[in-house]
Amino acid sequence: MVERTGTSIRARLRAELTEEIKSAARRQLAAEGANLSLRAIARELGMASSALYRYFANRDELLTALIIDAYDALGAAAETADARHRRRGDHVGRWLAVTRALRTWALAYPSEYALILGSPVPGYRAPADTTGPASRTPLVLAGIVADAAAAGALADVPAPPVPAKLRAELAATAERIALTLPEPMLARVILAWTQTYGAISFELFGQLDNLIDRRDEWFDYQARSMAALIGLH
Amino acid sequence: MVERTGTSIRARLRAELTEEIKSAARRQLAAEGANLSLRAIARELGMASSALYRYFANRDELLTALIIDAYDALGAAAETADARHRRRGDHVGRWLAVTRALRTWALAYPSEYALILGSPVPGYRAPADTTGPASRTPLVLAGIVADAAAAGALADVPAPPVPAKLRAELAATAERIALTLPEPMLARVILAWTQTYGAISFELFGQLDNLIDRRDEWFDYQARSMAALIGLH
DNA sequence: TCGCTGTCAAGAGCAGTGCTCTCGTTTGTG
DNA sequence: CACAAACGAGAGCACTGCTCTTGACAGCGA
Repeated sequence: MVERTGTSIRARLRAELTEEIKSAARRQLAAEGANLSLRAIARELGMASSALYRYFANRDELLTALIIDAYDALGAAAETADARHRRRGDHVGRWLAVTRALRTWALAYPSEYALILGSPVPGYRAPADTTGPASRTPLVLAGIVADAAAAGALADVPAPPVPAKLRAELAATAERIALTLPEPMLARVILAWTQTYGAISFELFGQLDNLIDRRDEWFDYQARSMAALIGLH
Repeated sequence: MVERTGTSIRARLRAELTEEIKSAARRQLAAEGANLSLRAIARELGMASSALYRYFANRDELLTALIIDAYDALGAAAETADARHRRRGDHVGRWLAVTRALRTWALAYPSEYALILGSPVPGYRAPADTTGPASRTPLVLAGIVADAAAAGALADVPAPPVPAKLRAELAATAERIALTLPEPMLARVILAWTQTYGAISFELFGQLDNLIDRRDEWFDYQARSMAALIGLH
């Protein structure tokens, strides 16, 4: 399926229709849940269901496209939230701004969040294309901590030791993504990102119902706790 | 649908067949993913698909039964892991034992874990019956911390302040479940449980692929970090 | 300008799904 | 023993993803 990106009329129409299909799919995803129906999408666009297969080989391929888009959107939300924060030395503020933006995005697009960070869609295996966009969000968080480390603005928080071999693995990962961050720091960032993900998922998937109503304050409390655990101040 | 639990032959056969249907459903869930097919279950049991509806009114009802069972199994795993730990005063050890047991259960029954703690199944709304079994697991964790607090074995860890109104809400929750734990402590337990959930989900849903291979050590590091954050020592 | 080629939408059709209704049969009980 | 409740099987409806075939159209070289 070699896609000639010529500016021919045909290519442009094709790109536009592809985009329309995806947005119809997103709409249906939000309305009906994760098992989207190709026939319903086709119906909404006023075309035959078989015509859809000219644009996406099967349902999985459509899902993959949506997943990649969602990862990119989430990553973009994180990046702009960080970039918009003026006082670059206020690392806690940046951490709060980014994690809040992640939560806001998730609450605005719950079905797409569930698509990328919920349980895998039945019978669907994620292709390798998704690993790139997926790392965008944690990279923003790691970047904030790297900035703080470079500025010598990380408090010395006591933490459990990181086993040597795990440490080596983390070092290799840091090098692979060109991140200058001591391994114990990287470990804490991943841990904090894991907690943030858990907090958003808990809220989104209803685990907080009948437990905590003041969601905004609760999220902020957690984000501040994680910032403190990392050593931001 | 009043269920007379008489010990008649019919009632016993009904209970047995109900159990067989559930275990067939579990098997299919593990093999095929979350969208289980009633017809396939019926085929496996050698009965007509319509006969299944004598036992479960619809697919959702079967799913609900599986979800309740899974919550109970996860809660039981947590409780036995805690009960088996001899040195009751070793609160860190108990915390580690319980969280490890949760992870082990999740790795052993990934599809059932996804059922209860992953993204909600499309078009399925959780009935109220699930809230009881769902709270079993976090209650075990809270119990450990309550024991530590009662024994005066909680270190004074600096933590962000909990806003007054949120604090009141937490106090109400603690009272409702008859838990004697100061609100800041309860907040940290929920936060740690959230992190644990995130850690297990990350590993299970493939977010750790190409990032961390030494899964056991990584999980232990996180569990110890959360124990330290709570103040267990 | 003509004709060829690749692209496209549409329709029919296959195998599968959840679910309902009906029809005999079996079973427990008054 | 008789009757009502419970039960299994089958047909059928509306729906799904997906494939194959058919006919129409656009863009290009000769």
